[in-house]
Amino acid sequence: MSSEKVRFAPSPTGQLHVGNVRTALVNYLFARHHGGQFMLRIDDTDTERSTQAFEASIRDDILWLGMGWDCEDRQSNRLERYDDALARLVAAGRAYPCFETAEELGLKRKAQLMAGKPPVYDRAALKLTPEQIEALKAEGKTPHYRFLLNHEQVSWTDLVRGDVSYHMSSLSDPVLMREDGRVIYTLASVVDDIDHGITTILRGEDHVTNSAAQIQLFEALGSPAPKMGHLALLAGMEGEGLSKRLGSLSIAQLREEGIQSAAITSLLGRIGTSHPIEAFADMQPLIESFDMAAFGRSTAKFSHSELGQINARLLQGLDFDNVAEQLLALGLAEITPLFWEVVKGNIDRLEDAGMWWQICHQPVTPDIEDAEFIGQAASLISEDEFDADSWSAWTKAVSAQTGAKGRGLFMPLRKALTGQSHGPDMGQLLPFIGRQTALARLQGKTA
RNA sequence: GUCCCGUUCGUCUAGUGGUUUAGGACACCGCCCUUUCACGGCGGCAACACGGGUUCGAAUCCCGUACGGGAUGCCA
Repeated sequence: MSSEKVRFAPSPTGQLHVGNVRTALVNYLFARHHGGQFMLRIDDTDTERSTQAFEASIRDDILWLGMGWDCEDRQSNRLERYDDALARLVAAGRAYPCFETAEELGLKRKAQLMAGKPPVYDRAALKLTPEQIEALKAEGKTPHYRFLLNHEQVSWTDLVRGDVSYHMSSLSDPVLMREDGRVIYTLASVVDDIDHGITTILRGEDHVTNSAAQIQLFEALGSPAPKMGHLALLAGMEGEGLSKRLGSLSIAQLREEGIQSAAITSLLGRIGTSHPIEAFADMQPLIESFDMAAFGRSTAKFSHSELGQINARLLQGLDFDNVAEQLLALGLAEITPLFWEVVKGNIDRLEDAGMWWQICHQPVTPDIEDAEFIGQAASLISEDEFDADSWSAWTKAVSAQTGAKGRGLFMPLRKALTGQSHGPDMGQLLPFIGRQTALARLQGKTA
């Protein structure tokens, strides 16, 4: 049992998406691989955007994906801890009150940008005397607080990126507490990580500047910073940032499309690593093979079609019992265990099973190119209702009479009977179509 | 604008100066298997962003350019 403890800290301001889940999964796999703990932390300090509904859907998705957590907490429960921490920082001279309004700051930033200067906070509030501060407070103004950065080089050995170093002079002193007394993520996250005993922080590359500043925060609060790893972000197939098109990549949506959770974990657990992407029915192989050193430093492209392929692979290996509930949820209650066995090898998504059911039981327009050939075939069809041997006996007869064989024999029949050029084994499918329907389709009728 | 970072087959990557005719996996194509589909087996196609330098020798080191991503919030 190692003492590793990691956390996934979503903010309930939206649905879980592919990028989020990758971060969650890497933390989960890291914890399980090392026999450590995986914590769920709800970062709900942005009360304007956080909702209960989003939190519920996030929990739902994480559980559906099989990432059970060992413990949890939420930032809204820990407000006094953040106040404490801020007071300590103020006392130590590492946090200071500021009275600029958001508008003023925005204007200042714009002016700096126009002058070709980096938009870094000028620390004007640092020059305020205690008397001036008291006077402003007496006027009824309430301050927000900033962390006083040490303008020096911050370096760390990143679990993904190796040696990283950042000079803090190009950063603004981060705001820790809002004017209305609500804490900002920068502080809350560090206080939580300290209190919760987080040993390793694994998050996206978009947090590197945060990390640099937060390392100083950890130290200012008297705790060594945890180990850190910043994963390269995921991009869409065109290389565009994934965050710009989250809608189509939410887990909820993927789930609705009939993607298996194992397909998602298989892809996201291996994408951007040097390990091959394989379809794993459960997480065990992912946990065992997990290795931080396998992660690359460049952005990987997430492919929806690759996810589909993995999903198809996974479906092929599933028994009816594994999918019965899902079929029901898809409104495909009519599908029998036998039918599932017949079609599972030829579907990409679960709902395709329903498509094949329809092909067998609902009118289909036959695809007939050589009417004469199909006519001959129709005349040779058995008098009896179909069974497992009908296809083989029938095609033998057709072959004997017409001389057709192989692809030339089977493809026209497949197309005439199903309207499709690909599909499940015809011998097994035929009994589901039934003699009467088959005959009608061979005569070119939509039946 | 400024600061980080990245760029090897279509995709994910191996590669840390000579062992490389740049390796693997997925995709794709072909063949085999199967009297059809799929699975499986075998094989094939296919890449070091560009330009300078350092060196006997560079995908590997240095500089620059281009392209891409991230950050620059009283969001997380």
